[in-house]
Amino acid sequence: MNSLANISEPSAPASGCCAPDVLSRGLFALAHPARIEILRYLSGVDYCCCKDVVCRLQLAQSTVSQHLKILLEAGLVRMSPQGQRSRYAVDREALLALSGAVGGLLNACAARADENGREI
Amino acid sequence: MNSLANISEPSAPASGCCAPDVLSRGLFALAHPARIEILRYLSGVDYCCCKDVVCRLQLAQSTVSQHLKILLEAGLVRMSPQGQRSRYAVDREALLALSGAVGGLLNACAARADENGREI
DNA sequence: ATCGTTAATCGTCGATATACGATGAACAAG
DNA sequence: CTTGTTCATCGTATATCGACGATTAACGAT
Repeated sequence: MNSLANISEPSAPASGCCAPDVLSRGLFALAHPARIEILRYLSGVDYCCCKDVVCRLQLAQSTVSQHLKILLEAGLVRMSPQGQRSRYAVDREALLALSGAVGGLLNACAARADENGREI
Repeated sequence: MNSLANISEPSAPASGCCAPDVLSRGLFALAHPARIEILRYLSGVDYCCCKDVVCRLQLAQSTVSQHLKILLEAGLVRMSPQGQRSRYAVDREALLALSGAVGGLLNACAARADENGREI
């Protein structure tokens, strides 16, 4: 279906590691309490600036900026400079896409595909 | 609903970091291509031993054992010693629970809760 | 008892994550 | 122009991850 549907390559687990695909990237971005909290906060407002998040979480501004960058690079959050501030907002479509991809993967694994070859 | 439904604490972002809750742990376990591959493989068989996974992925036995341990500690996989082997199998209920938790979180964030206070 | 297989663990090493303070750039306001 | 605010980035320190080889334990088979 979409690009998020069939990830995590079937072969090519080369030397060091497997390729960090889009799904893994999204999951990694989600796999930190602070970033989950940021996402939940962002989802409750139309947009906000970095400072708002800093006031919300008890983290240094640079740390929050880093977390926002990770969410940004994972495509879960959008940003547009707004004067000296930055407008951060969740990308609701991306969240839905990730939700679908993760749900598809987990439900397929839980549903016991008849043989392993089944792509989700 | 279940214990996985409402995680990621609303407050208490203490000093160093936020508490690594169950959801974050599950997401982290999922956020690696090799572990995704292991999950998908496990889901296609009733059970298997570590060696089977080693043959499937191109990773050292110790590395696979580590990944299995992470999946185990995240509760996504079950294990029971079977002679000199180990029977590994996906915990399909846990996968469904995690799927529900992640889906709930992401869909709630995508759906724009009226105010931030809304728990998913 | 010995050997081979399997798997868990230990120790190590490089890469990365996560946190922070400090710095610098961009901009608004005076 | 100067000042204050906001934010991204840099540099750094610490912790953890992810990979591996080596070792050890448990077990089956001979």
